[in-house]
Amino acid sequence: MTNIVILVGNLGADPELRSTTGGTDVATLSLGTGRPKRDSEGKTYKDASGFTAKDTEWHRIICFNGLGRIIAQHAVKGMLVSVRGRLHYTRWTDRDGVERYGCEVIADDVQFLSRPRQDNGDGGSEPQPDFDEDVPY
Amino acid sequence: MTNIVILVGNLGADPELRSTTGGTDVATLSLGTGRPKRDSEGKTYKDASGFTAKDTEWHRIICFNGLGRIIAQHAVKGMLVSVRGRLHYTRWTDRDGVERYGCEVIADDVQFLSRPRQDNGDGGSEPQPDFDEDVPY
Amino acid sequence: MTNIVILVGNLGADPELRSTTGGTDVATLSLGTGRPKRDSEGKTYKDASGFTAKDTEWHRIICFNGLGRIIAQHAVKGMLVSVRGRLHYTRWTDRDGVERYGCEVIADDVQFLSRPRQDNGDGGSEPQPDFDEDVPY
Amino acid sequence: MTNIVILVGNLGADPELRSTTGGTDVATLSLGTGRPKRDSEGKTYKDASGFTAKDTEWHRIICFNGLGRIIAQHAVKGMLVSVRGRLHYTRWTDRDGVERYGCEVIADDVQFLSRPRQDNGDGGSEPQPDFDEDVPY
DNA sequence: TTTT
DNA sequence: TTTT
Repeated sequence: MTNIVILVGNLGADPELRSTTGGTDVATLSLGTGRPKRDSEGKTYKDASGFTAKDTEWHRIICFNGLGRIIAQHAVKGMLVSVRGRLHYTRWTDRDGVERYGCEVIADDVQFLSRPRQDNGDGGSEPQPDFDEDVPY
Repeated sequence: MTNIVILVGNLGADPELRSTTGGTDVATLSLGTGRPKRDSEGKTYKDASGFTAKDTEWHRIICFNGLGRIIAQHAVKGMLVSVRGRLHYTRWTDRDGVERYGCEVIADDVQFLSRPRQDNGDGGSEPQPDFDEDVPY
Repeated sequence: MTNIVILVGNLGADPELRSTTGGTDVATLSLGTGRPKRDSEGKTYKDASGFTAKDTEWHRIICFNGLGRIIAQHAVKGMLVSVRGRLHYTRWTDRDGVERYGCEVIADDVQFLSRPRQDNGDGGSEPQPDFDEDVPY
Repeated sequence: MTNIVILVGNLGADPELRSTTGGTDVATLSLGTGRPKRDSEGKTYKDASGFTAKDTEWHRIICFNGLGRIIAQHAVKGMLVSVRGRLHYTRWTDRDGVERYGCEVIADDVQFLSRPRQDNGDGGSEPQPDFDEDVPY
């Protein structure tokens, strides 16, 4: 049955790549989607830095296998990405014996909508035609 | 930024309606979306009752105000419904002082795709043109 | 870039299956999605038969290869189905030399949300566990 | 019934704003969504300018009333935007008496994912906190 | 917890 | 052209 999530937002951190004991590669992304905050009259307003105040939801995105490896290789903190996936709920017992519940988006498709943020000094405003060389989607 | 969830599935229970201290009506739905289970070769298989074995995700759907009241009035356990909404994460401290996290879908639109299941003895195969009388969508 | 269509509706006709000259199987579906009509005050109203009056959009859905063959085999007029796909525009010259434009949804996923309507006399209210035998999704 | 389109892409032109005879403001957008072209082996490849070759679908997006006015005021050619809407089909007779069919996406929500492209000489890499001043979503 |  |  239909279980579809579509998100567009910025990565809050670089991806994390790990392998399961079964040898499956898994990349995890933290993706923030912002919505303007509204006052009691329903109006948006600015925060102290002059930008529209936002409520940001931080989503945990899971990318398996080939998709996970590509994401781990190309995605960086700050990038704008879009994700299509499905909701999945997890349950485990933490080290204190407390039952915990989690929620994640298992990605079926990830698209890069921006270059990586420029933290280095190279300027980097020229086209970079090699960027998506290995990205098969 | 884009944060869209689209679900189609069956309600696992009747809706629950409550009001916040601020007077907002809130209906909660439990909606199950099934996916065929697959064996190690990627094939689907049947369970003991002869139906395709499924992994079901159970989603918590929150409906505010007018939408919540309509849902509370018309939705019943077993119904097939579709939901469009957005992901929202919650955090609270439980009675043992343990920090807890939750995930819910805040509904913007809910559509009924089936009649309620017939638990009474009335047969009920005739058209029921009054059903959506109060449903404004 | 993101190009996603999600539809839930009833089939207006049985599927049509054809093969391209290149040997690709292609099934075409006609899927109707209804929206309540509204009067000048924004209210829904009933048609003569007592049901809420609706504006129906009829979508042309294209299913290739394995998906197309499954659809052609199992889908029937009247079924409730959900479709995930993408928008694709076509252009051709008709027999009068007039340039024509078309729009279709290329399906990536189709799910059956109902049994076929019972046109035969068998009643058919028993579970039919064999139905999705060959349906790999 | 569910009829949802989600698009992320770049505007191929500035928006066009008109008013209907009934006084409704209507903005029209042309939005392109690219998909990598693939060769007969399913591989992506580069075009002459060094970028991945793409098949672009050009969508006609219709924005009514307040949304239309905001779009007309803020959207510009080249911008990256995301759109949520629904599919709508039109039919009319052209000046040669030929029956014509059209397809458009009626927008319910439009989000700007980039600044306008810098065609002027102002540099413009500083944050522009006033940009979304009047944008109510 | 639902449904087929 | 479907369905409720």
